[in-house]
Amino acid sequence: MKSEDKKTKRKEDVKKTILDAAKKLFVEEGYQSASIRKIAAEIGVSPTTIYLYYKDKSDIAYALHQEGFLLLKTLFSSLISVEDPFERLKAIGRTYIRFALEHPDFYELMFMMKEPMDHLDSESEEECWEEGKQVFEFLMYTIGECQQKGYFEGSDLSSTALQSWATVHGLCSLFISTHLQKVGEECLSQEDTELLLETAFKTYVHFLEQTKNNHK
Amino acid sequence: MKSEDKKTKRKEDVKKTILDAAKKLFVEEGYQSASIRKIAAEIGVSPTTIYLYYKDKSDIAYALHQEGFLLLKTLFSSLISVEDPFERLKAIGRTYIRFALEHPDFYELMFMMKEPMDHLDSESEEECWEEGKQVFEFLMYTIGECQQKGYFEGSDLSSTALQSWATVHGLCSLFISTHLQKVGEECLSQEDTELLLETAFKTYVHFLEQTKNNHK
DNA sequence: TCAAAAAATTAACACTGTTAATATTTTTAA
DNA sequence: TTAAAAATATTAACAGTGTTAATTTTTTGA
Repeated sequence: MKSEDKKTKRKEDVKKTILDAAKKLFVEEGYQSASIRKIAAEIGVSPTTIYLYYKDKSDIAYALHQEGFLLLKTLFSSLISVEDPFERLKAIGRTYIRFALEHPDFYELMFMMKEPMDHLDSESEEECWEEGKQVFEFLMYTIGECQQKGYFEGSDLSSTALQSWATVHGLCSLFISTHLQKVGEECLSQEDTELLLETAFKTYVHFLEQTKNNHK
Repeated sequence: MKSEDKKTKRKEDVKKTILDAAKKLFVEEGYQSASIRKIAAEIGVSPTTIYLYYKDKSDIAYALHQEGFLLLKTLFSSLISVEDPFERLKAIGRTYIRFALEHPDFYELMFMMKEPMDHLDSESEEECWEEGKQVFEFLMYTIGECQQKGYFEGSDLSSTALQSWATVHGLCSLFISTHLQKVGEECLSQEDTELLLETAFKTYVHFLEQTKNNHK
């Protein structure tokens, strides 16, 4: 019915309003500090109203997590045009790193925190991690094409994808958790942490290049 | 003076008692859940007493962080006997992974959380990250020896060390944040996450082997 | 023994997520 | 149009958090 649709639409609008307020506070002062009460105050409703639209705080965390993946997928979508698979793989890595550096809060929510993940488990109907799935499958597809060009010989697709994701994620998460800064200061006398990250990534790419079988 | 020593010794004893209680709760139910009040109740003192021995909760977090590094260093110390540097490098990786899987809470505190790191910054006299430094330098030393045997040619020491740390850390942190589980279920139809981690590590080692210049 | 110093406590502040009970507003049907 | 029903929002409260100021208890040294 028409009125039914209108109702659910309005409900969706309120959900969006709440999420926007949550996002604003989240980006400005981090997840922990974006409390239910602050979100409510931001849009001028009582704290309990939030619970009429979101099950709990981790539900909001998951919604933001999804927004983050939407953004990352947008960034990745322009890389489909890169024809050479190894060039595309490098571009995926660079884009991923740029995303982490420009949106550290989102990165934390998407790849470092347990909370939005817990929400997925508790969800009825086993709602799957569609967003993450798509991103990972794009990586796997690209690596598969690289293999056909002679890269990563003798290694299976999933391990290679997992391993390359882990490498770049490792660098990004060490950056965000400030561990990279500390190692830079204490061990490497290098304060420019972004450069450190960049260089380590290049070293990794160099290793990958050496896996190429040139007879193919 | 003797009485002075006794006094500071007793003070240290109480600090240790508090830390042990904190560690117990921390290992049993995680950092967030190990509240000041619970720690105090555990040893039968009032919550405010804790603040006479530790500046704040992040101070306790840092003390536990140090305990974790002590344990990791103990595990690493037995690897000095491994003569072949590449074998030693592999052993370091395996030991690191085993540590992460067996002590996920400590791993989180040591390598994933910002809180203990913040404490280092706020510390007067710029107390340096000695524990982490030692571990990283052991890695660098080993990689340096690998280079002399023809591995990692054309890559500088610090980038290679950083990159290999990031790879293994990436795998461990994705395991702990449950992201690896989700990718295993959704994309790879592989529920055995530890096996997934293991295999990805082996793939990485295989890549490293291919960097060897056999003419040396 | 008694004053000074040290150590521990109680009470309180300002928060947090979350729920039950209540009130208000909107929608539906007579 | 108006009364009942449904949806929506609110207040009050619970049980917890880290942390500090003021106060009391205990220990120490002369």
